[in-house]
Amino acid sequence: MKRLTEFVAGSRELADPAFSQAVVTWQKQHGRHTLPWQNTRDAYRVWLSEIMLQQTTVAAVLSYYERFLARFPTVRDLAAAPSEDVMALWAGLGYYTRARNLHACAKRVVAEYGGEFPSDPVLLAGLPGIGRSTAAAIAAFSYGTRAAILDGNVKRVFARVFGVEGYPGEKKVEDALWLRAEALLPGDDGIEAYTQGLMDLGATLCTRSSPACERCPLAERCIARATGRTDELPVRKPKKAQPEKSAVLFVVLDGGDVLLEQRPESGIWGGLQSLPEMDGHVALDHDSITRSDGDIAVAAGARFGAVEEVSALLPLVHVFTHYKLHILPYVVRLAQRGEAPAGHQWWPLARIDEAGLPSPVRKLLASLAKPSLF
DNA sequence: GTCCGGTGTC
DNA sequence: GACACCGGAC
Repeated sequence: MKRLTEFVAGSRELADPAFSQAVVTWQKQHGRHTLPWQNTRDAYRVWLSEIMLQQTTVAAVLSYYERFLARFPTVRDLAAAPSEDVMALWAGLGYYTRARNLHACAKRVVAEYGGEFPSDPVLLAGLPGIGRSTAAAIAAFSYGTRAAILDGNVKRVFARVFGVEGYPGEKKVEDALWLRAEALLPGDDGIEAYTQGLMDLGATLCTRSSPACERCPLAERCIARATGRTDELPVRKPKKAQPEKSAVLFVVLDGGDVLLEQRPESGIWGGLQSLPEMDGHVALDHDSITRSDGDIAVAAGARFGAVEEVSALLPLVHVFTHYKLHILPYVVRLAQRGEAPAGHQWWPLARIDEAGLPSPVRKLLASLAKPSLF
């Protein structure tokens, strides 16, 4: 179990009563007050909304929330429901682990807490689907518990106002943000308006792009605003260089036919046909392949018949979401075709559109029709 | 197309 | 600490 100090710690140097006061005052005047899960202290409703609002916008949640509540008015109703019903009602919201955790959580609240959500954020955070931030939000809205939230919106507000450098996904940066979140909590009063105010600021004014600083109650104390860096804070996730891989592909030709190979069901281009590869592996480390060894290509081509001529084509690059693939194509013209190896078949070039090929392979074969390019 | 995100898991 | 989850914002 997490230690209590983790939730109530903070730092005197970071304390600033005027901060929470500004947020609370703004929330009462300009914040959101009429969302369906507001104006209630029913922890079940608060919890349901907070889980739905993880990774999901208010607009998307509204109709789902109403339907859930209509079908499952209390946590006992939800706990007693078949999981298929819960999943069916969640369908379309995404992140289906949330739905499974939601159901499991409802069952535990009934079994372990008599159907009443605990008011202690530490206990709440021990329930499935409820982390530190969500626990604090539920406790604050349902029970007025003085606890700090730190979701993506709040991270953005803090990073900008206080000029917090570094990517918030990094542990030391996140720890620093939690320290501020704890230190900036209001005193004994106003935790609900303060918590809601931080959420509202992040969602409506302090947006990722084009923040409405002119309407922000924190503008005069905002470091990002003062230094013109709202578009640089919070620091974006560093994107790691995408790996580069290579594949030697053979365009094995016999008259008007090309040899195709069925790819495995899983992995890239799963279930499609493609061109035969060297070693039967696409995606070798880019550095491990050079184009210098046409001999290998000749030898590899011999797998398919009597080789008449081998020529290298210009390499092409295909970009996937997670890596860059350099395709090194060789044309292998056969004097006489051998028996097609298992998983291979000869295909008339004239009907190549019907073969079900990945687009870079399709382009490669199409380019053969324009020899002027080579 | 790219970026983003609470929690759970590895 | 890295990643998966999945849909929305841009």
